[in-house]
Amino acid sequence: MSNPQLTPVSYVVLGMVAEGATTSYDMKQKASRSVGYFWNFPHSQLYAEPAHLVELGLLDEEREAEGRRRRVYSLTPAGRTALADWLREPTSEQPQIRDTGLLKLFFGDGMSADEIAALARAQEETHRARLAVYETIADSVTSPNHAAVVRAGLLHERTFTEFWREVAATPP
Amino acid sequence: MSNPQLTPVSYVVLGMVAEGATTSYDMKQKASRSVGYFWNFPHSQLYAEPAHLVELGLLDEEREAEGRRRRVYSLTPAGRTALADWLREPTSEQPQIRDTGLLKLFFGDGMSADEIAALARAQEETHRARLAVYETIADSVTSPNHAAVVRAGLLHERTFTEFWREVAATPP
DNA sequence: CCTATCATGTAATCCGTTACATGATTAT
DNA sequence: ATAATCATGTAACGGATTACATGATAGG
Repeated sequence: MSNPQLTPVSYVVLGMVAEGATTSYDMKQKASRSVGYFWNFPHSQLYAEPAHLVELGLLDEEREAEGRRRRVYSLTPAGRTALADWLREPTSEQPQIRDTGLLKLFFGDGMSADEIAALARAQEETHRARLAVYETIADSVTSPNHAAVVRAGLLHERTFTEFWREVAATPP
Repeated sequence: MSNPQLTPVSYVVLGMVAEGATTSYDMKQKASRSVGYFWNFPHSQLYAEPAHLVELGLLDEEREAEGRRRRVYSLTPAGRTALADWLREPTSEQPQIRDTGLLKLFFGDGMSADEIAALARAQEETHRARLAVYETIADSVTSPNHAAVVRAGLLHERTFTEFWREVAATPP
């Protein structure tokens, strides 16, 4: 039974806690080098969302007695079940690309060939940079599932680097 | 000079009006067969956002005297300028993939090989279906810019169809 | 003429972002 | 010691989604 109150970020939190993250800052660090590359969000959500999940009984919260008095989270049995159910349940939402560059190209009738080429070069550079990041982290990834997602990222960035290169070479 | 109050959807509206859409329903129809494939949003935004743009002086609104009394929108000079400025201004935001399937794969340590294969087959099917859509509309597209974006969509869907096919064949 | 669906919106809610704020730790 | 930055939040706002609602048009 999936809970309609849970958003993708809810499951990102549950997933990271399941992987061993215990504090919000911990999740922030972990996300910034992994899942954050393809599903980005501000760090404030990593403080707000665990509180929500505690309310729902999916996380336990303990407070450090000393020092920073951090909130330390752990999965409850219900939380573990919610994560497992979500993983197995078929996904209905269509994958979305949110790419401002593509949006500009789409509505670019008012641009000259030079301006389109400039846009394309900038986009190519963006994708090339991200590609380099993925190539760097590809080696340090241990989990096979994480590796598979990095591979998806590599393929994606290669596809779009090449796409924009072609657009830059021969503006539509 | 870019207006910080304008969101991507604002420019989608401005762009569609520039392309000749005049009413919210018109935009809805147009979007559902084009830009909506890679930047989706509910139709209610196509009723709310034009009102906002009228307030900002970027759209003109006229009301039909008869029948449905639809609101008919057109670009003001300021609106045309805002769109043109946005097109030329370099994009800063990183492109994002929002793909629940990838998220599940990423956190899929709790899944068996069979379950991962099932997820992969479902995702492959989703991408294959979308690929078929793009192949169908590729012919009917007239604008070269729209054609380029459809091509990006084709490349993207081919990449991910193949990716998930491999995952289904050999789960990580 | 009646019904189904098309077309056109409004309202409420909530998620996500932005901005702000401040206590703890580390470096110099 | 002091400054810098790391770490940990909170508050407010607004955009986006969901749900609701109802008037027009077309098909039978």
